[in-house]
Amino acid sequence: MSDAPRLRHQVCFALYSASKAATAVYRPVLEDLGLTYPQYLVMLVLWEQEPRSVRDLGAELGLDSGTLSPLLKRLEALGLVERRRSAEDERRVDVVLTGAGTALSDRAQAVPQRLADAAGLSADEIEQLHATLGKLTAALNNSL
Amino acid sequence: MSDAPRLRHQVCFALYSASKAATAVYRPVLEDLGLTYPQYLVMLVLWEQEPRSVRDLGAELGLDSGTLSPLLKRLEALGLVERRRSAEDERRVDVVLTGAGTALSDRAQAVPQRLADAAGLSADEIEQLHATLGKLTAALNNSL
DNA sequence: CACAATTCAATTGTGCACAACTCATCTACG
DNA sequence: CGTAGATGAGTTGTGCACAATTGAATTGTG
Repeated sequence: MSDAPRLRHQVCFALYSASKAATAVYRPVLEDLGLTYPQYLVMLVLWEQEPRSVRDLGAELGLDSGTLSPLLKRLEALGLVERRRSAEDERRVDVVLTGAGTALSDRAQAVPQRLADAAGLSADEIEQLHATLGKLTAALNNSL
Repeated sequence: MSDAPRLRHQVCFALYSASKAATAVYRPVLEDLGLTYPQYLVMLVLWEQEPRSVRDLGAELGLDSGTLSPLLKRLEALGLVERRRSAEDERRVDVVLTGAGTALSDRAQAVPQRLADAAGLSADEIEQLHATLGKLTAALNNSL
């Protein structure tokens, strides 16, 4: 008779716990900016390049319109972004930063360092972890 | 002038993506059992030892009663667990497995292997990842 | 050109996740 | 003993996350 799988031996649970712990550390840091973690991710993408369609944002972040539509509506209510129908393809909605949205980038500069401080891993470990997670995510997504 | 942090360089985003990818692989596998991933985690804990109070389950999984109460209600509706007020401390609710809940363990045996197949990492990489995630989670939770 | 198939965003419904709160029970201290 | 503080579970409200569906716009094909 085989034993039931043990929770503490499961890498997936370690992944789930680590991800929750990370967003828990982000929470108070991002609260200063008035953002949640997924909202911060969307802003990161827009700070890199805008405008971006809802579809582009979804492809970048792995989120669908069911998640992004209400999230973007909240960012718009915060005055950080605007949404407008694309001229050349009326199916698309382009998301652009407002002045306040662009300006928020400055105050967000310190966020990654705050997280790095809390992580307690060496640069080597971080790099190794990043690489392994990348391989893992690719393999998992590939198996669907 | 410094650049905005890049999404693809952030370990936290890699963590977030990997965790979502893992639950996405779990989803169809667990659907055969009629469970979601968090429900599966609760069942794993109960298969190890029961009864467990709501508080114990929360401590084990890092979840609070706001998450567990409705989740346990759904497991009860599925006929997998029962909840009863503890005799020695009437504040507590003990969660116990039903016959069906215990029996489900057999059908769940294959789940971890299904995930391991999809992960595409060597045993060494898995072990390394598990260790690093453990360190990371501890450090993150410690910083709160 | 016509129209079938596809694409895109939004909506609906379900289920986590967590903060803030309520209420009952228990513990400890004066 | 009696009550102040604590603990445990549940509820409410907000915000993801995703499946399934809708409806509008575009593309591909005959």
